[in-house]
Amino acid sequence: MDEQARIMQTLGGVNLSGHPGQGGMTLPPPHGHDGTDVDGRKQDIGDILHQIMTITDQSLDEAQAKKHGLNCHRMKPALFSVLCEIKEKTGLSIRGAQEEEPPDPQLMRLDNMLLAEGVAGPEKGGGAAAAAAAAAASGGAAGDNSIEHSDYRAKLTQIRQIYHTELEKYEQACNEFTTHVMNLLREQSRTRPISPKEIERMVNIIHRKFSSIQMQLKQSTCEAVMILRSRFLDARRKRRNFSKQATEILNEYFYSHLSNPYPSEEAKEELAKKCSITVSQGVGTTITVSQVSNWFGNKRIRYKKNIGKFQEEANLYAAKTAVNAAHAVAAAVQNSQTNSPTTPNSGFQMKDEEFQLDSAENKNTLLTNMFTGSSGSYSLPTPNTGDLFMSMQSLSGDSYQGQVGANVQSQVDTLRHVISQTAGYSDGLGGNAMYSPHSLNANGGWQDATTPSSIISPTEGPGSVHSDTSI
DNA sequence: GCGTATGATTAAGA
DNA sequence: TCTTAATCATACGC
Repeated sequence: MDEQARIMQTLGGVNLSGHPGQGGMTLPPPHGHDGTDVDGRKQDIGDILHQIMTITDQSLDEAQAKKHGLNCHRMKPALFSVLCEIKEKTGLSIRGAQEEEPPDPQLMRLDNMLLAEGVAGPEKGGGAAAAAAAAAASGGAAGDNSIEHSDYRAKLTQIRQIYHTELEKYEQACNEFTTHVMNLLREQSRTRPISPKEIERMVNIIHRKFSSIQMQLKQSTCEAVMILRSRFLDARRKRRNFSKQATEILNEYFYSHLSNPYPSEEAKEELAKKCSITVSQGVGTTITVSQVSNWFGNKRIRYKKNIGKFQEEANLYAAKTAVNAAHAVAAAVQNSQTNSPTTPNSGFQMKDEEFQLDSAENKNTLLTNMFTGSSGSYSLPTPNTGDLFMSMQSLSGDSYQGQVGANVQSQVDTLRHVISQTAGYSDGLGGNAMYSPHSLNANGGWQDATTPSSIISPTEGPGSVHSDTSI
């Protein structure tokens, strides 16, 4: 019972006489000078305090009964007044310690970040905005990769949901606990002086405790978002090779538009679409316009840097384009003949077998022969010959305006004539270009490489992409 | 493991 | 805003 003794001592130092106008003190003034009354009252107060101090040792029912008894005790108002006075004294120090704290900068940072990431704040568009921001921050290439974006958004939504669920739980628990404490304090205020300010102060303390728990939640959420974001960015940065078909499509376009390998926006879109159709780079991955742009950017610079290295490739694709074109022309001619049985054969007839080249070497040889004339009997049946010729010219590095060029050109003219007699020809991506044979100029720039053309040949069907020019 | 190929990123410039 | 040139980082083939 040391505590009780201490309180008794404290009470002994308090002016128990009091004044009716101050603190509601109702204790009557002491009588006489012998202090007998005072001692008696002190004894009463001692009893009350003893009961209060032992109240927790009782059972609930006993305590309840004792509490009722205390409330009805004749000395209770006096004790209440004394406690008020003590409170008045100690309250100052509490008030001094209870200064308004500035907002925690770390908490503010966490809040701002959660808001920026779309975890906190309004749900609509938050995740998408964050995903877009993340994409923009890491360059444009993956900016339109909707699949990865949706994946990112889905995971962000998941984090958001968990965060809000936990937040609600915390808030609920906080409110419940606050209500409980407030009720307790109100109840206690019947026996001891508790001002509304003190209740408010206690509520603030509870809220602070809970907000520190909330901060941990916010911190964990931020960490989760950071991990997700880094994974998302890493995944986008992770390089995956395009499929063979996609590379072929891009190469075909590049080498058939060597005079101006700057596909227009529409052409890029078409190429992206075509590549995506034929490409399966893992589950649901497609080639985007940005990737097409990257590819052409890389290709141009690497081609320019080392033309010699790309010569074989150029030959390959040139031959391939020639073969494709030949197929198309043959088909067109056949079609023309079928449609007009009376039309005489224009002297341009070839069998498919002639173009059944089974290896790159054969194609290469064929192409070389086409330009050197060593094969002799080979006609050049391609509407794309201009670019092919240009590519050979640029690849060889020599001025190529001699007999070979003339031969080829005359063959091209003949071919154009044939084609013009038939239905409009288009092979889609394989350029059907009549062009001026330009390529890299002395400065290393692409001659005639004007603003990327967006001309769509009128002869091109919906499946075709783009052509530098048209026949 | 190493060299090369290749898609992506970045800074500078027009 | 697009391109170039340089560079990074990873895939791929040997």
